[in-house]
Amino acid sequence: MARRYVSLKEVASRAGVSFQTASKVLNGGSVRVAPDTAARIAAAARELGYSPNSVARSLVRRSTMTIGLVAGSLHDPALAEFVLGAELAARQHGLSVLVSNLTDSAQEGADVVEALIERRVDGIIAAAPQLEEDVQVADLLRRFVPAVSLHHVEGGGVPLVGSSHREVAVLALRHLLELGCRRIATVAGPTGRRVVRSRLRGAAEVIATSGSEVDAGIAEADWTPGGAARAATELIAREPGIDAVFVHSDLMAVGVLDALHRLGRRVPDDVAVVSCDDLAFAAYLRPSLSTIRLPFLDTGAAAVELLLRRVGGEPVPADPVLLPVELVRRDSSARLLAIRPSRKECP
Amino acid sequence: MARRYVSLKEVASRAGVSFQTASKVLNGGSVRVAPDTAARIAAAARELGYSPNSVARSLVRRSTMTIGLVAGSLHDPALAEFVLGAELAARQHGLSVLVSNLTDSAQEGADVVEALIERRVDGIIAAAPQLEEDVQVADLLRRFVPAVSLHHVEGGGVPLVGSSHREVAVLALRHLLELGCRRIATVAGPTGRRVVRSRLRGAAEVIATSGSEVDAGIAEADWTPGGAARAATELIAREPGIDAVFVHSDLMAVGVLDALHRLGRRVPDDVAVVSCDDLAFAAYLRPSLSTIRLPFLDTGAAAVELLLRRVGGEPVPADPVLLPVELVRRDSSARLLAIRPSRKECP
DNA sequence: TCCCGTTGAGCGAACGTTCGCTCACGGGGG
DNA sequence: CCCCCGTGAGCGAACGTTCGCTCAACGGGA
Repeated sequence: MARRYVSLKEVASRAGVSFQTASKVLNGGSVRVAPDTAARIAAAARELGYSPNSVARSLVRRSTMTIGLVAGSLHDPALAEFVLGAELAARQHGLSVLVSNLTDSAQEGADVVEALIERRVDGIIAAAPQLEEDVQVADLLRRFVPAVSLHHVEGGGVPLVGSSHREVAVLALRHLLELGCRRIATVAGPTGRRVVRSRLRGAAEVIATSGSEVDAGIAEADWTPGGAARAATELIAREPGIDAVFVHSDLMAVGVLDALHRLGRRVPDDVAVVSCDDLAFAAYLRPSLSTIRLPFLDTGAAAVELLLRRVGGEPVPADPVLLPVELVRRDSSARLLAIRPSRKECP
Repeated sequence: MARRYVSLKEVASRAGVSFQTASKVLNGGSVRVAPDTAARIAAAARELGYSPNSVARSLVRRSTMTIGLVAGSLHDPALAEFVLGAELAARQHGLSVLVSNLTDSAQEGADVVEALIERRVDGIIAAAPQLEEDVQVADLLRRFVPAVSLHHVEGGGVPLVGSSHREVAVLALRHLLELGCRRIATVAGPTGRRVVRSRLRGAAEVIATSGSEVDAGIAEADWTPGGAARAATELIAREPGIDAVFVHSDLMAVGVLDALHRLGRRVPDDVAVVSCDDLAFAAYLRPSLSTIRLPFLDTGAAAVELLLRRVGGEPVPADPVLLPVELVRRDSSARLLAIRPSRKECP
């Protein structure tokens, strides 16, 4: 193993031609070369186990056919799905994907992006909310390499792709209001994030149409089930009359459902729950989870397409590319009566 | 944007030195160079926004400082976690990671691995069960590039890393037997996979010690909650007296819990459930899920360490590198009495 | 005064490609 | 019979580095 790679020169000398001629036939170009010469070269390549060196090719072509994907952590299933979508789409175009996960340290973002730039990726997809305010990263993305982003980029100049966070919240809140909910609380992601703030703003807009007493408070959590369970517990303690919870992710919703159960609240009879994402397990929770479906796979593919257009020199679209979201109604918000039934105890 | 990159030559000419001298100071080597010359070069580099071209460096150094990671789909949260662990560990060593997801088509595996080889990755980590029987891929991994694998590689020669599938099953089954379960069924992953077969074998061994009537059947599923729910339903139909289910993943367990509930079985009172993985949400399901914890993050890091040793020329260890697994007891297997209580109905 | 060692910097070659240009060789049309 | 053009293949340069060797200058010890 770790055998030396054979080069074009060696293939060529075995076939009795110059290495440039070998290059012509092996790179697949339909150039002028005699059929039998081509066959001889192909045979030599096969016999020697020739594998083209795309490092050398990248050097002269000034294109690595590689894109960089800097992601907030793959720990988040939604983001993992996005990465999957992007990678599959990239491969369709013959591109490889260099993936970097961000943890939390401040300098990390710029370091990671710089590493990608040194590797001369053809473009970068940023999918890491923690980079929202990073001016250093924003500057790198603007100056050195074509890029697209899932999140706000400080100072602009980088095309955005994704779904409308505001709309996600609007769909959820409207649904809860139509159900007759009148005390709606929110278990949000970290409120420092724009995604989260956009959702909160969207929700507030809808609530404003129904009177402010509908807002039963917001608790911040860290996208984990455990954090969300604590947040929900805190909300109920603050405001026992809550009749609905809007949760910012399916994973957190698992924790919320658990907390509500522990506190003796039945879902959906006492409290309706709607969350965001529509992960695979959402339909199989008990009760099955109403949620706003976000098209992560498609978003990944769309990011790649947009990036490719950007690489091709198209101008930055002024508006973000938005993909549709959709309410999926399930049992956690299946309120049969607008009037809340009396609570029944189950041993 | 898409501005031309500045080369060492340009930096050097601005600093009034040869480009090789500029190389010496910019690559960080502690070579003999006068302090003020070094400062001049560094200043020129900064002013021009020099970014070293690691493509050219890779060409001459014959090392890309990049590893390839071919993963079954990131759709699987466990695998995503593994990729995360591997990427973080790789970055610690200054390596970037090229990630490829496999879907299903037969030729894809070899194509993807060949693409990585053409990119001259320094090593490959294979984490895709669908590659288990792929002799073409096995051959590439043996012949061209240092590799480690999470799964069996046809013909050997590639070091393995992971946890003992057998032990996972043994821990789960022993636990269920100690609980007093006497009709134990299994919702397995695709039985074509060695992982799955090893688990089934481990389970069978344990069951064999307690009499064969303990085995209440196996149903195959596709790692999804939905598939698992169908499998569980089928198992109960075949064998209504089941008092325990061993599920091959947490995600599938969500589906199994749902199916059991629909069929009027209480967990754990009527049926105990133990699964595998210990994903973040397992502790927050209702009932909380007993599961065998697999150290995905650590496995990712271990794979990178092993690969690096392999790249460094160390011989293939004869035995797989095994990471410990652990039973996490939670409510889904919290049987209070060895004697099953009579079933109580809950409206 | 001579010689040698050290310090600082330049130089050439190599890494494995791609790409455009040149060139030799025939054959066919005027 | 000559010329021109098409075909097939070679050649040189370039991509941006790294690395080892050479070389000039200088200074100090014998």
